[in-house]
Amino acid sequence: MSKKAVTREAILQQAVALASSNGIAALTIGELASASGMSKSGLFAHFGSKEALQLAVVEAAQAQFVAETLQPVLSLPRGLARLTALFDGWVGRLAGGRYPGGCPLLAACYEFDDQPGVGRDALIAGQARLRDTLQRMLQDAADNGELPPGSDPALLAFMLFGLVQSAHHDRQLLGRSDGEQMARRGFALLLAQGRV
Amino acid sequence: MSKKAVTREAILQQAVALASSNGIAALTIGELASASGMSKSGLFAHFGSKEALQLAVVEAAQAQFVAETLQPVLSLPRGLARLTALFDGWVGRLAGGRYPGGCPLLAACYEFDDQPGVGRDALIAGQARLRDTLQRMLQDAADNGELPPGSDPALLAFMLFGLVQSAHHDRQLLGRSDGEQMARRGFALLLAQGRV
DNA sequence: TGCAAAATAGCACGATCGTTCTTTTTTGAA
DNA sequence: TTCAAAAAAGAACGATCGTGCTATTTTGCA
Repeated sequence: MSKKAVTREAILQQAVALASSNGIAALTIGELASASGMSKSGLFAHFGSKEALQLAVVEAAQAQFVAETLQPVLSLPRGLARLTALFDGWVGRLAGGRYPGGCPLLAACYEFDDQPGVGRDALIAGQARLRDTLQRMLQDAADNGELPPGSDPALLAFMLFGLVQSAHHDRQLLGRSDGEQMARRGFALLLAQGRV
Repeated sequence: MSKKAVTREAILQQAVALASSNGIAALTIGELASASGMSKSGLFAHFGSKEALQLAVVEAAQAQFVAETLQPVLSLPRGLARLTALFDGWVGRLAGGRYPGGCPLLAACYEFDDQPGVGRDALIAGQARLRDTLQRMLQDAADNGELPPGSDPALLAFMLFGLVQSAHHDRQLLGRSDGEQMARRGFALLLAQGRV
Protein backbone atom coordinates (compact mmCIF):
# COMPACT_ATOMS: atom_id res chain seq x y z
CA MET A 1 0.00 0.00 0.00
CA SER A 2 1.30 3.42 -0.90
CA LYS A 3 2.27 5.80 1.83
CA LYS A 4 -0.48 8.12 0.74
CA ALA A 5 -3.14 5.51 1.39
CA VAL A 6 -1.67 4.61 4.79
CA THR A 7 -1.57 8.21 5.91
CA ARG A 8 -5.04 8.84 4.60
CA GLU A 9 -6.36 5.91 6.54
CA ALA A 10 -4.72 7.13 9.74
CA ILE A 11 -6.19 10.58 9.21
CA LEU A 12 -9.66 9.16 8.74
CA GLN A 13 -9.39 7.09 11.90
CA GLN A 14 -8.63 10.27 13.81
CA ALA A 15 -11.38 12.10 11.94
CA VAL A 16 -14.05 9.57 12.84
CA ALA A 17 -12.96 9.66 16.47
CA LEU A 18 -13.11 13.45 16.53
CA ALA A 19 -16.42 13.44 14.69
CA SER A 20 -17.79 11.17 17.37
CA SER A 21 -17.20 13.84 19.98
CA ASN A 22 -17.81 17.05 18.13
CA GLY A 23 -19.70 16.09 15.02
CA ILE A 24 -18.61 16.04 11.43
CA ALA A 25 -19.71 19.59 10.77
CA ALA A 26 -17.58 20.91 13.61
CA LEU A 27 -14.58 18.92 12.42
CA THR A 28 -11.92 21.45 11.52
CA ILE A 29 -9.01 20.88 9.20
CA GLY A 30 -6.63 22.57 11.60
CA GLU A 31 -7.89 20.52 14.54
CA LEU A 32 -7.71 17.30 12.57
CA ALA A 33 -4.21 18.18 11.37
CA SER A 34 -2.81 18.71 14.85
CA ALA A 35 -4.58 15.59 16.11
CA SER A 36 -2.90 13.66 13.29
CA GLY A 37 0.48 15.27 13.80
CA MET A 38 0.45 16.90 10.39
CA SER A 39 0.40 20.37 8.96
CA LYS A 40 -2.85 21.85 7.77
CA SER A 41 -1.73 22.02 4.15
CA GLY A 42 -0.22 18.57 4.22
CA LEU A 43 -3.46 17.08 5.41
CA PHE A 44 -5.54 19.22 3.10
CA ALA A 45 -3.71 17.86 0.07
CA HIS A 46 -5.17 14.45 0.78
CA PHE A 47 -8.71 15.61 0.19
CA GLY A 48 -8.71 18.84 -1.76
CA SER A 49 -11.71 20.36 -0.06
CA LYS A 50 -13.64 20.29 3.16
CA GLU A 51 -16.58 18.71 1.42
CA ALA A 52 -14.44 15.86 0.12
CA LEU A 53 -13.08 15.36 3.62
CA GLN A 54 -16.58 15.16 5.06
CA LEU A 55 -17.55 12.61 2.44
CA ALA A 56 -14.47 10.54 3.26
CA VAL A 57 -15.31 10.65 6.97
CA VAL A 58 -18.88 9.52 6.36
CA GLU A 59 -17.68 6.67 4.18
CA ALA A 60 -15.05 5.67 6.72
CA ALA A 61 -17.59 5.58 9.54
CA GLN A 62 -19.97 3.55 7.40
CA ALA A 63 -17.20 1.15 6.47
CA GLN A 64 -16.40 0.67 10.15
CA PHE A 65 -20.00 -0.14 10.93
CA VAL A 66 -20.25 -2.64 8.13
CA ALA A 67 -16.97 -4.32 8.98
CA GLU A 68 -17.46 -4.43 12.73
CA THR A 69 -21.18 -4.97 13.15
CA LEU A 70 -22.90 -6.02 9.96
CA GLN A 71 -20.35 -8.30 8.35
CA PRO A 72 -19.80 -10.59 11.35
CA VAL A 73 -23.46 -11.63 11.59
CA LEU A 74 -23.74 -12.63 7.93
CA SER A 75 -22.27 -16.01 8.80
CA LEU A 76 -25.29 -16.79 10.94
CA PRO A 77 -28.34 -18.45 9.40
CA ARG A 78 -30.91 -16.15 7.89
CA GLY A 79 -33.82 -15.22 10.12
CA LEU A 80 -34.22 -14.45 13.78
CA ALA A 81 -30.73 -15.63 14.73
CA ARG A 82 -29.01 -13.25 12.36
CA LEU A 83 -31.40 -10.43 13.19
CA THR A 84 -30.90 -10.81 16.92
CA ALA A 85 -27.14 -10.86 16.53
CA LEU A 86 -27.21 -7.68 14.45
CA PHE A 87 -29.38 -5.85 16.92
CA ASP A 88 -27.27 -7.03 19.86
CA GLY A 89 -24.09 -5.94 18.17
CA TRP A 90 -25.58 -2.64 17.12
CA VAL A 91 -26.85 -1.70 20.55
CA GLY A 92 -23.77 -3.05 22.27
CA ARG A 93 -21.66 -0.94 19.96
CA LEU A 94 -23.24 2.19 21.40
CA ALA A 95 -22.27 1.20 24.92
CA GLY A 96 -19.00 -0.51 24.17
CA GLY A 97 -16.72 2.47 24.27
CA ARG A 98 -16.04 2.20 20.56
CA TYR A 99 -17.20 5.80 20.18
CA PRO A 100 -17.18 7.55 23.55
CA GLY A 101 -18.68 10.66 22.01
CA GLY A 102 -21.59 8.79 20.48
CA CYS A 103 -22.22 7.20 17.13
CA PRO A 104 -20.77 9.51 14.48
CA LEU A 105 -23.31 8.38 11.91
CA LEU A 106 -26.35 9.10 14.06
CA ALA A 107 -24.90 12.50 14.85
CA ALA A 108 -24.25 13.08 11.16
CA CYS A 109 -27.91 12.37 10.42
CA TYR A 110 -28.87 15.48 12.32
CA GLU A 111 -26.03 17.62 11.03
CA PHE A 112 -26.54 16.83 7.39
CA ASP A 113 -30.30 16.77 7.21
CA ASP A 114 -30.43 20.29 5.86
CA GLN A 115 -27.05 20.62 4.22
CA PRO A 116 -27.06 19.29 0.67
CA GLY A 117 -23.90 17.79 -0.73
CA VAL A 118 -22.07 14.59 -1.44
CA GLY A 119 -21.63 13.85 2.27
CA ARG A 120 -25.34 14.01 2.84
CA ASP A 121 -26.03 11.88 -0.22
CA ALA A 122 -23.66 9.18 0.97
CA LEU A 123 -25.17 9.26 4.43
CA ILE A 124 -28.71 8.93 3.11
CA ALA A 125 -27.75 6.06 0.86
CA GLY A 126 -26.10 4.20 3.71
CA GLN A 127 -28.93 4.77 6.15
CA ALA A 128 -31.53 3.71 3.62
CA ARG A 129 -29.55 0.59 2.85
CA LEU A 130 -29.19 -0.27 6.51
CA ARG A 131 -32.93 0.09 6.94
CA ASP A 132 -33.53 -2.16 3.98
CA THR A 133 -31.13 -4.71 5.41
CA LEU A 134 -32.98 -4.65 8.70
CA GLN A 135 -36.32 -5.00 6.98
CA ARG A 136 -35.09 -7.92 4.89
CA MET A 137 -33.85 -9.72 7.99
CA LEU A 138 -37.26 -9.22 9.56
CA GLN A 139 -38.90 -10.59 6.45
CA ASP A 140 -36.61 -13.63 6.60
CA ALA A 141 -37.60 -14.19 10.20
CA ALA A 142 -41.26 -13.85 9.30
CA ASP A 143 -40.82 -16.32 6.46
CA ASN A 144 -39.30 -18.74 8.94
CA GLY A 145 -42.32 -18.39 11.15
CA GLU A 146 -40.16 -16.86 13.86
CA LEU A 147 -42.28 -13.72 14.26
CA PRO A 148 -45.81 -13.30 15.57
CA PRO A 149 -48.31 -13.83 12.76
CA GLY A 150 -49.27 -10.58 11.06
CA SER A 151 -45.99 -8.85 11.88
CA ASP A 152 -45.13 -6.02 9.50
CA PRO A 153 -41.40 -6.02 8.66
CA ALA A 154 -41.44 -2.38 7.55
CA LEU A 155 -43.06 -1.22 10.78
CA LEU A 156 -40.78 -3.39 12.90
CA ALA A 157 -37.69 -2.07 11.11
CA PHE A 158 -38.92 1.45 11.80
CA MET A 159 -39.42 0.63 15.47
CA LEU A 160 -36.11 -1.18 15.93
CA PHE A 161 -34.34 1.83 14.46
CA GLY A 162 -36.18 3.90 17.03
CA LEU A 163 -34.97 1.66 19.83
CA VAL A 164 -31.39 2.21 18.75
CA GLN A 165 -31.87 5.96 18.61
CA SER A 166 -33.57 6.01 21.98
CA ALA A 167 -30.75 4.01 23.53
CA HIS A 168 -28.22 6.40 22.06
CA HIS A 169 -30.21 9.36 23.34
CA ASP A 170 -30.38 7.94 26.84
CA ARG A 171 -26.70 7.16 27.05
CA GLN A 172 -25.15 10.15 25.35
CA LEU A 173 -27.41 12.95 26.52
CA LEU A 174 -29.16 11.78 29.65
CA GLY A 175 -26.25 9.69 30.87
CA ARG A 176 -28.47 6.71 31.58
CA SER A 177 -26.60 3.47 31.25
CA ASP A 178 -29.71 1.29 31.16
CA GLY A 179 -30.65 2.34 27.64
CA GLU A 180 -28.92 -0.66 26.20
CA GLN A 181 -30.97 -3.02 28.34
CA MET A 182 -34.16 -1.13 27.53
CA ALA A 183 -33.49 -1.52 23.84
CA ARG A 184 -32.99 -5.26 24.26
CA ARG A 185 -36.21 -5.57 26.22
CA GLY A 186 -38.00 -3.59 23.54
CA PHE A 187 -36.58 -5.90 20.90
CA ALA A 188 -37.85 -8.92 22.81
CA LEU A 189 -41.24 -7.31 23.28
CA LEU A 190 -41.63 -6.51 19.59
CA LEU A 191 -40.50 -9.88 18.30
CA ALA A 192 -41.89 -12.15 20.98
CA GLN A 193 -44.16 -14.88 19.76
CA GLY A 194 -46.33 -14.67 22.82
CA ARG A 195 -47.48 -11.48 24.45
CA VAL A 196 -44.97 -10.28 27.05
CA MET B 1 -43.45 45.07 27.91
CA SER B 2 -40.18 46.88 27.47
CA LYS B 3 -38.74 47.25 24.03
CA LYS B 4 -35.79 45.15 25.06
CA ALA B 5 -38.00 42.20 25.86
CA VAL B 6 -39.92 42.54 22.60
CA THR B 7 -36.77 42.64 20.53
CA ARG B 8 -35.26 39.77 22.43
CA GLU B 9 -38.32 37.68 21.80
CA ALA B 10 -38.21 38.44 18.08
CA ILE B 11 -34.54 37.52 17.97
CA LEU B 12 -35.20 34.21 19.66
CA GLN B 13 -38.00 33.38 17.24
CA GLN B 14 -35.56 33.85 14.40
CA ALA B 15 -32.90 31.95 16.28
CA VAL B 16 -35.08 28.89 16.82
CA ALA B 17 -36.06 28.92 13.16
CA LEU B 18 -32.43 29.12 12.08
CA ALA B 19 -31.42 26.48 14.60
CA SER B 20 -34.02 24.19 13.08
CA SER B 21 -32.21 24.29 9.76
CA ASN B 22 -28.58 24.53 10.74
CA GLY B 23 -28.44 23.51 14.37
CA ILE B 24 -27.78 25.56 17.44
CA ALA B 25 -24.05 25.04 17.33
CA ALA B 26 -23.84 26.39 13.80
CA LEU B 27 -25.96 29.39 14.71
CA THR B 28 -23.78 32.42 14.17
CA ILE B 29 -24.24 35.80 15.75
CA GLY B 30 -23.62 37.56 12.46
CA GLU B 31 -26.07 35.34 10.64
CA LEU B 32 -28.70 35.75 13.32
CA ALA B 33 -28.16 39.51 13.32
CA SER B 34 -28.73 39.91 9.60
CA ALA B 35 -31.74 37.57 9.76
CA SER B 36 -33.15 39.78 12.50
CA GLY B 37 -32.30 43.04 10.72
CA MET B 38 -29.91 44.11 13.41
CA SER B 39 -26.24 44.80 13.80
CA LYS B 40 -23.98 42.17 15.30
CA SER B 41 -23.13 44.27 18.33
CA GLY B 42 -26.70 45.38 18.85
CA LEU B 43 -27.86 41.80 18.97
CA PHE B 44 -24.91 40.68 21.04
CA ALA B 45 -25.77 43.16 23.76
CA HIS B 46 -28.98 41.26 24.43
CA PHE B 47 -27.13 38.14 25.53
CA GLY B 48 -23.57 39.01 26.45
CA SER B 49 -22.02 35.80 25.20
CA LYS B 50 -22.54 33.05 22.69
CA GLU B 51 -23.13 30.56 25.47
CA ALA B 52 -25.91 32.72 26.95
CA LEU B 53 -27.46 32.98 23.51
CA GLN B 54 -27.42 29.21 23.09
CA LEU B 55 -29.04 28.78 26.46
CA ALA B 56 -31.74 31.27 25.53
CA VAL B 57 -32.40 29.45 22.27
CA VAL B 58 -32.71 26.10 24.02
CA GLU B 59 -35.11 27.58 26.54
CA ALA B 60 -37.13 29.28 23.83
CA ALA B 61 -37.48 26.06 21.86
CA GLN B 62 -38.50 24.19 25.00
CA ALA B 63 -41.04 26.86 25.86
CA GLN B 64 -42.51 26.56 22.38
CA PHE B 65 -42.88 22.81 22.76
CA VAL B 66 -44.54 23.12 26.13
CA ALA B 67 -46.91 25.86 25.01
CA GLU B 68 -47.84 24.33 21.67
CA THR B 69 -47.83 20.61 22.35
CA LEU B 70 -47.76 19.75 26.02
CA GLN B 71 -49.98 22.43 27.54
CA PRO B 72 -53.00 21.90 25.26
CA VAL B 73 -53.43 18.23 26.23
CA LEU B 74 -53.44 18.89 29.96
CA SER B 75 -57.14 19.73 29.76
CA LEU B 76 -57.91 16.16 28.72
CA PRO B 77 -58.60 13.54 31.35
CA ARG B 78 -55.60 11.72 32.75
CA GLY B 79 -54.78 8.41 31.13
CA LEU B 80 -54.86 7.07 27.61
CA ALA B 81 -56.81 10.03 26.20
CA ARG B 82 -54.25 12.56 27.31
CA LEU B 83 -51.34 10.32 26.35
CA THR B 84 -52.71 9.71 22.87
CA ALA B 85 -53.29 13.40 22.32
CA LEU B 86 -49.74 14.23 23.38
CA PHE B 87 -48.23 11.62 21.10
CA ASP B 88 -50.41 12.71 18.20
CA GLY B 89 -49.50 16.33 18.68
CA TRP B 90 -45.85 15.52 19.09
CA VAL B 91 -45.58 13.42 15.96
CA GLY B 92 -47.80 15.75 14.00
CA ARG B 93 -45.58 18.61 15.01
CA LEU B 94 -42.67 17.01 13.19
CA ALA B 95 -44.64 16.85 9.98
CA GLY B 96 -46.63 20.01 10.36
CA GLY B 97 -44.20 22.45 8.87
CA ARG B 98 -43.66 24.11 12.21
CA TYR B 99 -39.94 23.45 11.84
CA PRO B 100 -39.09 22.70 8.22
CA GLY B 101 -35.50 21.98 9.13
CA GLY B 102 -36.42 19.47 11.79
CA CYS B 103 -37.00 19.65 15.50
CA PRO B 104 -34.40 22.01 16.96
CA LEU B 105 -34.42 20.20 20.28
CA LEU B 106 -33.75 16.77 18.84
CA ALA B 107 -30.94 18.25 16.79
CA ALA B 108 -29.59 19.96 19.89
CA CYS B 109 -29.47 16.62 21.67
CA TYR B 110 -26.79 15.46 19.27
CA GLU B 111 -24.92 18.74 19.17
CA PHE B 112 -24.70 19.21 22.90
CA ASP B 113 -24.10 15.65 24.00
CA ASP B 114 -20.37 16.26 24.31
CA GLN B 115 -20.22 19.97 24.90
CA PRO B 116 -20.63 20.84 28.58
CA GLY B 117 -22.23 24.10 29.54
CA VAL B 118 -25.43 25.75 30.63
CA GLY B 119 -27.12 25.05 27.29
CA ARG B 120 -26.48 21.36 27.62
CA ASP B 121 -27.67 21.36 31.23
CA ALA B 122 -30.93 23.02 30.30
CA LEU B 123 -31.45 20.62 27.43
CA ILE B 124 -30.83 17.58 29.62
CA ALA B 125 -33.20 18.85 32.27
CA GLY B 126 -35.95 19.45 29.73
CA GLN B 127 -35.53 16.10 28.02
CA ALA B 128 -35.48 14.24 31.29
CA ARG B 129 -38.61 16.04 32.41
CA LEU B 130 -40.38 15.27 29.16
CA ARG B 131 -39.50 11.63 29.57
CA ASP B 132 -40.84 11.65 33.10
CA THR B 133 -44.03 13.29 31.90
CA LEU B 134 -44.45 10.61 29.28
CA GLN B 135 -43.82 7.87 31.79
CA ARG B 136 -46.30 9.36 34.25
CA MET B 137 -48.97 9.49 31.57
CA LEU B 138 -48.33 5.84 30.82
CA GLN B 139 -48.59 5.03 34.49
CA ASP B 140 -51.91 6.88 34.64
CA ALA B 141 -53.17 4.87 31.69
CA ALA B 142 -52.01 1.66 33.32
CA ASP B 143 -53.74 2.64 36.55
CA ASN B 144 -56.92 3.17 34.55
CA GLY B 145 -56.61 -0.32 33.15
CA GLU B 146 -56.18 1.15 29.66
CA LEU B 147 -52.94 -0.70 28.94
CA PRO B 148 -52.27 -4.39 28.47
CA PRO B 149 -51.67 -6.03 31.83
CA GLY B 150 -48.00 -6.16 32.74
CA SER B 151 -47.08 -3.11 30.69
CA ASP B 152 -43.94 -1.35 31.89
CA PRO B 153 -44.36 2.45 31.76
CA ALA B 154 -40.60 3.08 31.78
CA LEU B 155 -40.02 0.74 28.86
CA LEU B 156 -42.97 2.10 26.93
CA ALA B 157 -41.80 5.68 27.46
CA PHE B 158 -38.40 4.64 26.14
CA MET B 159 -40.00 3.07 23.09
CA LEU B 160 -42.39 5.93 22.36
CA PHE B 161 -39.46 8.31 22.45
CA GLY B 162 -37.80 6.04 19.94
CA LEU B 163 -40.82 6.20 17.66
CA VAL B 164 -40.64 9.97 17.64
CA GLN B 165 -36.95 9.92 16.84
CA SER B 166 -37.42 7.36 14.10
CA ALA B 167 -40.20 9.41 12.55
CA HIS B 168 -37.97 12.47 12.63
CA HIS B 169 -35.12 10.51 11.09
CA ASP B 170 -37.31 9.22 8.27
CA ARG B 171 -38.72 12.59 7.41
CA GLN B 172 -35.71 14.84 7.78
CA LEU B 173 -32.95 12.62 6.46
CA LEU B 174 -34.54 9.96 4.30
CA GLY B 175 -37.32 12.18 3.03
CA ARG B 176 -39.98 9.59 3.76
CA SER B 177 -43.31 11.15 4.52
CA ASP B 178 -44.83 8.00 5.98
CA GLY B 179 -42.80 8.18 9.16
CA GLU B 180 -45.63 9.96 10.92
CA GLN B 181 -48.06 7.18 10.09
CA MET B 182 -45.49 4.55 11.09
CA ALA B 183 -45.09 6.19 14.48
CA ARG B 184 -48.86 6.19 15.01
CA ARG B 185 -49.07 2.54 14.07
CA GLY B 186 -46.23 1.77 16.44
CA PHE B 187 -48.03 3.64 19.18
CA ALA B 188 -51.16 1.60 18.58
CA LEU B 189 -49.17 -1.61 18.51
CA LEU B 190 -47.46 -0.89 21.80
CA LEU B 191 -50.53 0.24 23.68
CA ALA B 192 -53.14 -2.06 22.18
CA GLN B 193 -55.06 -4.15 24.63
CA GLY B 194 -55.18 -7.10 22.31
CA ARG B 195 -52.33 -8.30 20.18
CA VAL B 196 -52.28 -6.52 16.81
C1' DT C 1 23.10 5.28 -4.91
C1' DG C 2 21.06 8.99 -7.61
C1' DC C 3 16.90 11.52 -8.80
C1' DA C 4 12.40 12.44 -10.55
C1' DA C 5 8.10 12.23 -8.27
C1' DA C 6 5.31 12.20 -4.47
C1' DA C 7 4.24 13.79 0.03
C1' DT C 8 4.45 17.24 3.41
C1' DA C 9 5.50 21.77 5.43
C1' DG C 10 5.48 26.78 5.56
C1' DC C 11 3.35 30.91 4.62
C1' DA C 12 -0.12 34.07 3.31
C1' DC C 13 -4.79 35.41 1.64
C1' DG C 14 -9.61 36.98 2.46
C1' DA C 15 -13.51 35.91 5.23
C1' DT C 16 -15.81 35.26 9.32
C1' DC C 17 -15.85 34.04 14.12
C1' DG C 18 -16.96 36.01 19.18
C1' DT C 19 -16.10 39.99 21.66
C1' DT C 20 -14.97 44.77 23.31
C1' DC C 21 -14.82 49.31 22.73
C1' DT C 22 -17.03 54.16 21.46
C1' DT C 23 -20.58 56.69 19.16
C1' DT C 24 -25.14 57.42 17.57
C1' DT C 25 -30.02 56.79 17.70
C1' DT C 26 -34.20 55.85 20.09
C1' DT C 27 -37.05 55.51 24.02
C1' DG C 28 -40.08 56.91 27.84
C1' DA C 29 -40.98 59.62 31.83
C1' DA C 30 -40.72 64.40 34.02
C1' DT D 1 -40.83 69.31 24.99
C1' DT D 2 -36.60 68.09 27.30
C1' DC D 3 -33.13 64.98 28.54
C1' DA D 4 -31.05 61.25 30.99
C1' DA D 5 -31.19 56.39 30.15
C1' DA D 6 -31.67 52.57 27.23
C1' DA D 7 -30.97 50.38 22.90
C1' DA D 8 -28.66 49.86 18.67
C1' DA D 9 -24.91 50.76 15.46
C1' DG D 10 -20.20 51.18 13.96
C1' DA D 11 -15.53 49.96 13.98
C1' DA D 12 -11.91 47.27 15.31
C1' DC D 13 -9.37 43.38 17.77
C1' DG D 14 -7.12 38.73 17.68
C1' DA D 15 -8.18 34.17 16.38
C1' DT D 16 -9.40 30.72 13.29
C1' DC D 17 -11.75 29.19 9.24
C1' DG D 18 -10.93 26.94 4.26
C1' DT D 19 -7.85 27.29 0.61
C1' DG D 20 -4.30 28.59 -2.50
C1' DC D 21 0.87 29.09 -3.41
C1' DT D 22 5.86 27.83 -3.17
C1' DA D 23 9.58 25.47 -0.80
C1' DT D 24 11.27 21.47 1.50
C1' DT D 25 11.46 16.79 2.77
C1' DT D 26 10.65 12.01 1.86
C1' DT D 27 9.70 8.16 -0.99
C1' DG D 28 10.40 4.41 -4.34
C1' DC D 29 12.23 3.03 -8.57
C1' DA D 30 16.49 3.17 -12.26
